Amino acid sequence: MQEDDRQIAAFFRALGHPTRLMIVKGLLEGRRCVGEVEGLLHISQANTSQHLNVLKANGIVDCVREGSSRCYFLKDPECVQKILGVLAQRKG
Amino acid sequence: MQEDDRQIAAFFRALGHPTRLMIVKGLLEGRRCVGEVEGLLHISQANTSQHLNVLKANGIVDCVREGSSRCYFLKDPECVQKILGVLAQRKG
DNA sequence: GGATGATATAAGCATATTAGAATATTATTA
DNA sequence: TAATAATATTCTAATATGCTTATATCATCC
Repeated sequence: MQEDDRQIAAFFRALGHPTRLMIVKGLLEGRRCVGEVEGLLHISQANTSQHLNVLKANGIVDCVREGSSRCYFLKDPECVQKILGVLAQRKG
Repeated sequence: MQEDDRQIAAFFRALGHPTRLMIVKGLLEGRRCVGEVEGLLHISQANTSQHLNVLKANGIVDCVREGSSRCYFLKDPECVQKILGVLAQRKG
C-alpha cells in the first residue's frame, strides 16, 4: 500500500462526514472564519473547531490569522470543485 | 442538509478506508469475484465480504452471480476514474 | 440428497469518531 | 494590564468501525 493511497483514503475519510462536507462546500464560496462556519451550519463552536481541525490535518484546508479570528480556506478549491462536479452527475 | 449531500458524504466515507480504496482501484481494472479480491489484498474472506458490502451499500459497486461465485464491479467506473485522476494531481 | 466450494452473516471485542461541556489560549481593546 | 472576543483543547460518554472467529447460506457436482 502506497503512502499516496493512504493520503487519498484520508482525504475521502475527511470528507466523509456530512458536517465536514458542508463546511467544504461553504468554503468553495470563499474563506470563512470559525464563527461564520459555526453560524452557517448551526453547530457548536467546539464542534466547528474540531471538524475544521480534521480537515486541516488531512490537508484539505488551511488557515490564516486575521485579527482576532482565523480564516479557513480550501488548499485546492479546484480539486474539490472538480470532484464534487463529477459526483453531482454520477448515476445512482 | 440535502439528501444528495448525505449520499455524497456516504460515498466519501465508503472510500475513506485504505482497504476499500484498494478494492475499488482493483475493480477499475475489471470485475473481480470475492476470492480474487481476497487474494489480491491478503485479507480474510469475511473481511473482504464486509468491505465489499459497505461499498455496495453505498452504491459504489454492485455484483452479479457467476456460477458459485459472485462478481463485483464498479457501478460507475468513469466517475471513480475521474475522481482519482483529479486527486492524483492535487497539490499536497 | 450429501459433500464441497464460494460467499455472507452474526457475535464479540478493541479501537476510533463524534459531540457536548468545561476550560485554556491568543489577540484586541479599553 | 484587565476585560473581552475568538478560537482551540481537553475530558467524557455515546456511538460507530474494523477485524476475528464461528457459523450459515447458496450453488454445483457427484
